[in-house]
Amino acid sequence: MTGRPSVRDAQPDTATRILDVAERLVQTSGFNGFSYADISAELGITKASLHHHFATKAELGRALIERYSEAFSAALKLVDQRGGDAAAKLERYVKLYEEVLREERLCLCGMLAAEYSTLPEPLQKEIRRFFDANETWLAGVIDQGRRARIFHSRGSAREVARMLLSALEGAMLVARPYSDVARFASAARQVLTGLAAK
Amino acid sequence: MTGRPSVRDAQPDTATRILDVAERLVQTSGFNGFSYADISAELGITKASLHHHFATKAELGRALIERYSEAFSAALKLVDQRGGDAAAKLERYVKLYEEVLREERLCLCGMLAAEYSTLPEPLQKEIRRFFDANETWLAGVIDQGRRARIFHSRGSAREVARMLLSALEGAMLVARPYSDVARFASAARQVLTGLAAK
DNA sequence: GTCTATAGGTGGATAGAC
DNA sequence: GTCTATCCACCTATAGAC
Repeated sequence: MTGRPSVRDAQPDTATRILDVAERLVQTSGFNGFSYADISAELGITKASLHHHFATKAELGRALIERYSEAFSAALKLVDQRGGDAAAKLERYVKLYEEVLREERLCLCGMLAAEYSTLPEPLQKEIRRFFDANETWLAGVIDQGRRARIFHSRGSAREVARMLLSALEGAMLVARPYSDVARFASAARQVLTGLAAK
Repeated sequence: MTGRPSVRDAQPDTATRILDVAERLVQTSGFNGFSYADISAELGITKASLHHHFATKAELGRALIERYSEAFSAALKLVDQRGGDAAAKLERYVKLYEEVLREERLCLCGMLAAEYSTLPEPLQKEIRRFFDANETWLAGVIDQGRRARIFHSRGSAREVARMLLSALEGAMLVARPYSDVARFASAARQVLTGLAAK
């Protein structure tokens, strides 16, 4: 876990490469849909070595959510820093999801939410934290948009935020079987347009 | 597969009881999250007997989607027959989802959509058919609402229908980790209200 | 940090008696 | 239609050498 080596062109360290492969596998096949053997085959290191880095599958899952949540928070900070009005921020937020779907993946936590009841309790807690963080950020943007009079939605900003999160997670879920990013983009646009309507 | 016996208080036949248990297990834990052993333990019949009724797990899955789709179509027919305007129909449509979530289940096909890439191709096709049927019904209701001037949404009726389906599937997905049906109901109301806005 | 080897369990599925 | 018994592949995880 020493992070990326400082020399140019160097590969990420082993733990990072494991997380990269595991993350893609969870996002495409689910936590119950992949095994250490899958990672082993792809990286060319034995299952025993994987256990050296992540002792149990639950611990691997916990590390995955942690990293994903941190990356998402960082992405939201970037969205904020690029400025623009609330509508522009929401469009960039939607783009984050769209890029995931383009690789035929689901949101990591959206996938894990489907498998929620089969997951260890610590993972369940982290999944809710991810959704909570997204709702909080979205609610802030909704507030910003209302103060600027560009959003005219009903209900609390928090409620609108939850609706947005739900709609985007669902749009990914439904679009993927059709391998159709446009399906997602269309649904997202519908929802965003609705926010501006009186 | 002889259907419900005609005598009063008689139990459903074995195939039906297997489907009932398997359906709940898929909706709560996913297709990759349950096993024949789980059904066996709950019904008190051996795994070998289960294989007599459904030779493979894929065949069991196919039967589950088929039955679920038929039940859903029947429910939509009832929604239509009870009449009312398009808004009333959509509210009853939302209630169908809400009843599923109340039992801490996801939509069967929503759950399977998450696991999509791990499923046999015949199941994948049936999942898309389920979504297609829902979109078609919803597009019809959207059209009805527009002709009656109670919906003022943008985009084609089909696009609005896809957005609705996505939002509802996603609202179930996100609400379940919180065991909070109100979260779903709130998101659903947000979306429906948006349809009426100009 | 990676390996070989293996434990101990569970997965879906089958054969054949009753 | 249900059972016992069994197969074999795969699962997560560990022990211990290098």
